[in-house]
Amino acid sequence: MSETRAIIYWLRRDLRLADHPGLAAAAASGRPVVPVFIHDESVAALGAAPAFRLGLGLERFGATLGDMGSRLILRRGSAPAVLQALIAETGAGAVWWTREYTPQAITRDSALKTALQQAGIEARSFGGALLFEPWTVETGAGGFYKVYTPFWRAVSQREVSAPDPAPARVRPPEAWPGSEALSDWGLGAPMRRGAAVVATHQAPGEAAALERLDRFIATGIGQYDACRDLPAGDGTSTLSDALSLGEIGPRTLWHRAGEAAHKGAQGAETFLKQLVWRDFAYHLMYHTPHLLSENWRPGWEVFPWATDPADPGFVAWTRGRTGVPLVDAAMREMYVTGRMHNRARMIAASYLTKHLMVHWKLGMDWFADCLTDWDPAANAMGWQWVAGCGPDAAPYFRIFNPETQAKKFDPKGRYRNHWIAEGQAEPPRAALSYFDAVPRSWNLRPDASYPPPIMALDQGRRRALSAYASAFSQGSDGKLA
DNA sequence: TGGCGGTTCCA
DNA sequence: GGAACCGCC
Repeated sequence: MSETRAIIYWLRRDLRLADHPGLAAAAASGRPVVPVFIHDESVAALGAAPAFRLGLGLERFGATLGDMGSRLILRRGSAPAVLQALIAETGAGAVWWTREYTPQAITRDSALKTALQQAGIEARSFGGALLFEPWTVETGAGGFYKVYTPFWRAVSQREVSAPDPAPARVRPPEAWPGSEALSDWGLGAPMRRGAAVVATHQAPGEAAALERLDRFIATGIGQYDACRDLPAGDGTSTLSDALSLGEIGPRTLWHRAGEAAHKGAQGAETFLKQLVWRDFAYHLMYHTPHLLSENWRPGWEVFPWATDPADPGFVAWTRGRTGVPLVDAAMREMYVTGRMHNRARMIAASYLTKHLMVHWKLGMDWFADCLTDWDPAANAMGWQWVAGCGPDAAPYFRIFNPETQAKKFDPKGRYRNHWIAEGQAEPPRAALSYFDAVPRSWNLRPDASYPPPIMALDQGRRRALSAYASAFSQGSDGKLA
């Protein structure tokens, strides 16, 4: 006798219908499906911007499910307790979900799987969040990759199964269990001032993400090589926030970019490499979870990072008042829009960890609070890469000079002028919006004068280099894994 | 997915 | 005098 009891489909960071193997399987089973999102500890730990963005995503995805006769049930609590209660209320016989790969999620989900199975409930997890499961990519010696280029070579020729189409129907249960109201969760309340800007810059939801992808494939990807490094332009896909919530799946991007590459689109290969960087970050996090919280390379404990959040350099950096225009523009863009251009991220991160010698974890935590596309694996990898203590890291002496970078990538100052009001007779609206978004306690005014550099660039560079030299003078040079 | 200061070599 | 290149940080 085949199973007919309902499936509880636990949604986490996979708020989409298409390219969603677990949901496709649940829909295809013909069994009733109870989609649920749980406001658990992991949601409570989100920073302001990602929480705000999650709220928008949940609203959209709930509406999408509603349009097809289903629902998104919202519950607050620890996942095992919530799921247990839902099983009791609905008589469901299964809990299915898409795998996540943070160490906390793996611990939580494997314990849950055991508990459910002991209770006679089917527990099933699916792929779909990544192109390649982390345990399926191995070096010739049977280890995991620590350098990107070999990782790329190992996976770039692989077959990636075609994305599942969106299910036409997800069978509802006979009776719906109760749901909490999204508005009661208060997601995004701290983003109230910047919120309107974020919402207008980036429409949430799967349909909007697919539209952005269509536009990017049609007109953007051909220019990607030439334009992706210009922070003032729109040369990037702007899909990172959707990707971080799973509003769009990586296989969809892989196949669409692959088709574009096949048609000879310049830049498609570069875009695919960027997409695979995301998988590489998850690969590293899976195999070495300390990537998230500690210097990935041993020996870096001795490096004299500043670790006090009250450090004046760190405070100036967070407030976009370092006196380095490209860095400040980047920090302000992020504070107002929840987004920061990729090249600007590298420059801002390099400036913080090298010129200001502030610990990458402080910078990463600030990003975690400010970025709507927040992704722990990608950010930990990126910050450690910039700081020099990460896998495949830039050698310690690779220090971005914000002025040189500005000459190369913002030659006319468009990006800097777009975000920095001080000193402009008629500042653009975006630059002014920063002063509406920041807390009053920061005491910033657009008509104040722009600050002089808090640290001379050549002095900061030399200080960082000599700190590295003395920290690693004993032979443990921090460059070896 | 660097920057810097040096040298060479040509205008 | 400056682009191009190189070795080192």
